[in-house]
Amino acid sequence: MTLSTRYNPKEVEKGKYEFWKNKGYFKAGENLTKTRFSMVIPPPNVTGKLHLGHAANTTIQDIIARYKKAQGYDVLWIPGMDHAGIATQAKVEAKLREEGISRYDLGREKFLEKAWEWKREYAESIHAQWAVMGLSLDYSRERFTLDEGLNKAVRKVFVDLYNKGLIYQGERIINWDPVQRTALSNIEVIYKQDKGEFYYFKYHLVGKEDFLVVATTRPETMFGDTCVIVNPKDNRYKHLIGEYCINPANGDKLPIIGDEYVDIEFGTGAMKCTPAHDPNDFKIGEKYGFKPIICMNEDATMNSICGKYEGLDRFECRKQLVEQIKLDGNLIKIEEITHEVGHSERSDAVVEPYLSKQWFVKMRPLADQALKNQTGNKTITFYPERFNKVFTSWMEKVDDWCISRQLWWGHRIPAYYHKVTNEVRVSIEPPDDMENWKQDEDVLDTWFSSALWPFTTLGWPEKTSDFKHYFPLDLMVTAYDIIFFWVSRMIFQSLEFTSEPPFKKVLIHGLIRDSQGRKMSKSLGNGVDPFEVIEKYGADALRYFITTTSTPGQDSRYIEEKVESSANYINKIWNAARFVLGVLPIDFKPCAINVHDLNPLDKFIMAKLESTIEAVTYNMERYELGNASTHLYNFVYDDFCSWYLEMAKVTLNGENIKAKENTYQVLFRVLKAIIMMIYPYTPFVSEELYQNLPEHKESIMLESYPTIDKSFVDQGAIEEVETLFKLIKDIRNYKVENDLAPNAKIKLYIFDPKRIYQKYVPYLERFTFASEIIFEDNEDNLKNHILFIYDLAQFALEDNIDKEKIILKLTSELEHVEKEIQRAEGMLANPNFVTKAPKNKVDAEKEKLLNHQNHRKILLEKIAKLK
RNA sequence: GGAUGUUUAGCUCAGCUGGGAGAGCAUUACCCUUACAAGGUAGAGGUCGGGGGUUCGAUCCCCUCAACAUCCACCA
Repeated sequence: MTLSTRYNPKEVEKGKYEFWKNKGYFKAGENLTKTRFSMVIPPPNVTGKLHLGHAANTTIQDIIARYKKAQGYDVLWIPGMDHAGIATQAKVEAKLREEGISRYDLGREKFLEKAWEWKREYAESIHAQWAVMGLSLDYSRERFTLDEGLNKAVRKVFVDLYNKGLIYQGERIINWDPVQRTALSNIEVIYKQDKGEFYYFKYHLVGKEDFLVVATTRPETMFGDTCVIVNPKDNRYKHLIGEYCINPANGDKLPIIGDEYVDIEFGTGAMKCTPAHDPNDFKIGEKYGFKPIICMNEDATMNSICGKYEGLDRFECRKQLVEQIKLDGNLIKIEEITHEVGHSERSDAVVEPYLSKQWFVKMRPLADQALKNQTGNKTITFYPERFNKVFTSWMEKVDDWCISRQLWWGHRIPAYYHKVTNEVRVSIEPPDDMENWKQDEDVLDTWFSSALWPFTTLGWPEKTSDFKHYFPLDLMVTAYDIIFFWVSRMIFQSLEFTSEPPFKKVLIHGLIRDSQGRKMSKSLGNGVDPFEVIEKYGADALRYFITTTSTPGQDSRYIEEKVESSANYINKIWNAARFVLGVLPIDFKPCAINVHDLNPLDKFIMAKLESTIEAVTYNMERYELGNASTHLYNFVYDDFCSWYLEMAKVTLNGENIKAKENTYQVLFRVLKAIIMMIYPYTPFVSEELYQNLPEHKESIMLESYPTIDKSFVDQGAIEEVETLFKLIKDIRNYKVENDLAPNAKIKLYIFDPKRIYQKYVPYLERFTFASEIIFEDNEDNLKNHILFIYDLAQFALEDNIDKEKIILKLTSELEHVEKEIQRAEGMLANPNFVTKAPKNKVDAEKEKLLNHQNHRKILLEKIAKLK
């Protein structure tokens, strides 16, 4: 197989995924003696196409999975999807609406059939998308949040919590979504700044000629008013406590109550109380024994108590009612205000606080358990750490969780009501005499089943070998926006039901925004389809881009140029590989390298490789994917491509057979290590290159990650080579500064009594275009030349430039050196530094000082000679 | 009102426990040098948001101010 001159992602990516999958490489548990590493995918909703956020989230996991596998772990990564109750039901309903039918026309059974059809269709599409991205998921263990096993687990959890008193049914003010016609939990409500009106109405006092003014933003709820409240300390109103006033909406007589809850400063200081439509009012209503009056239907139209407004939408009612009150002469004024209005996360409908009978999870005991866990020895480690605080502070003040939803698509609540006695029975299986019972119509919040994901995917509540072997999970990777929805709930449910945290570590990543930093959304139309990007640049480039351009926990922007530059980087590696594979002899056999046989250039690149492996591994272990990639990137571009490969060309053109053989070994070894380190990020192209290596295994997925071998580090060789590189750069620079062509011929003198640089003559010829290289043993003979002075040797070019210019250049260099000497001396003279700083820092500083002093001496001598 | 994050080159962002400021894109000059022009070589471009403090030394630690962003809680 020969490689094309350009990296072509389409060709490279073709067929690879099927190959891996069919070979069974994604399957865990093939060798249980290996240390395990387990993860589950955050299940995407079966509502549509995957977006960039999914791509980022899953790529991070895939990188870690592939890295761990290459390191010899038994990696389990379980795929799955979420039924996404409200979201999916909304989509299915929308689709039905296009056909002109509603879910009520179909009925529950038929509707669920449609929903399952939808699920199958989208599951297939999601599978295809995972494949395009190259995710190494173990499909033999795939789960769905609404599958049978999950359903059994959900029922068990519900019943157990109920029996422990941690689930209860209650009549409470909940957030009602009138479009979806379901209750929501508090965190499914999004508060947005909305413009509204503050209406000031006259409430006439009963039996008096006077009135008081009550202000409200929600006149339509006045039909549910039970009283008017004032602060007993408020001198304006305290004499009215115990009196009655008239509700201007319906003429009802309302008692005037005194309660300190009312803020004297706010509004008019007199507040209407609507227990059935406001959580605070509900508490007050309870306190004073007022029966809540519901004035709306489930779709937020006004109900029968509202007289002529019955059947009107709440906002239309508001309009007409205000008009009526105005006609009655009871409107004082309308004030424009901006206030926070709750919207449904899914439908965006304005949420109606609504008194309703729902099921709740009693959170306090569960939250406390979770908080306690974070102080014990099974603490879940958050990456980055600060998200632990986000988690704990939410847990500290969490409200009870409303878990019932008036939907059809979801886990049906295992509660049964006796048709005659109204007895409530909560049980995993329906009562034997089911004909006498009626099951609760509602389903559970999607997140109720998602919360069980880390252990139900492993077969819980059955005592499966997977559960025993892979639980708790080693890592969970998810974005910060679902810490409350998901992470925290997994934690408390797991602690409650398995007595273990669900995972040991949780890696929190940010969101991907558009190039202007805005959140991607349908309404803005600024979403980026990852599969269009892949079409253009390849999955590897997208994977590299999304996982390397940001820092953990931080949002990042989608910048197309960066995807392009990722593809360019891949192309760079591609071509470096092409070169190496092109020069290796046909009969090349990788073999062990003896470090003593290597030339300094080989030693240099091997040492650099070792430190790169070390840095990459260090950062991979901490999930710093960006840092790890930067280290590799620098190594690939600078050390390997710019220097070593170019130098190797000279070696390979030479006559020294042994040196060539060593270089082949080194080239191969470095290339392979590069491929292995980039592999988790860019598996497709890495596999392609790997398959072209001599003596490769069946797949890169069976290959091991490079390990650190310090034996190659030879400080002397590195110094020698770095001086060589510095000279080459200085000469290139000199040519530019003096308007010489890069390939201008030069005559190079070397003052190097030890003849260290003798062996580099062919390299210097190629890199500096030296036509002649002369070893000069009399330093004085160089005094009229342009000098390059290093610690190991001096180099000189013949030049006609005047002495003044040379002196000027040397003097400025001297100044620089003087400064450095001052700095180093200052540091070393400081007892605090010498005694407190780490020894290696002190030693490094001492060495720097010596070098600088030496350098200064040379410069001074040179200047003296020129004068 | 609480909390968190951000502020570094023209743009987008890195910068690991304080020890000489980096990348990509854009930009300038010169190179089609036999792996790569989706490239190479050499540059230019930063009082590291402002002000204090700790330290021999601060982009990094502490205090403070400002701007922006996000989350949480919210008075009808």
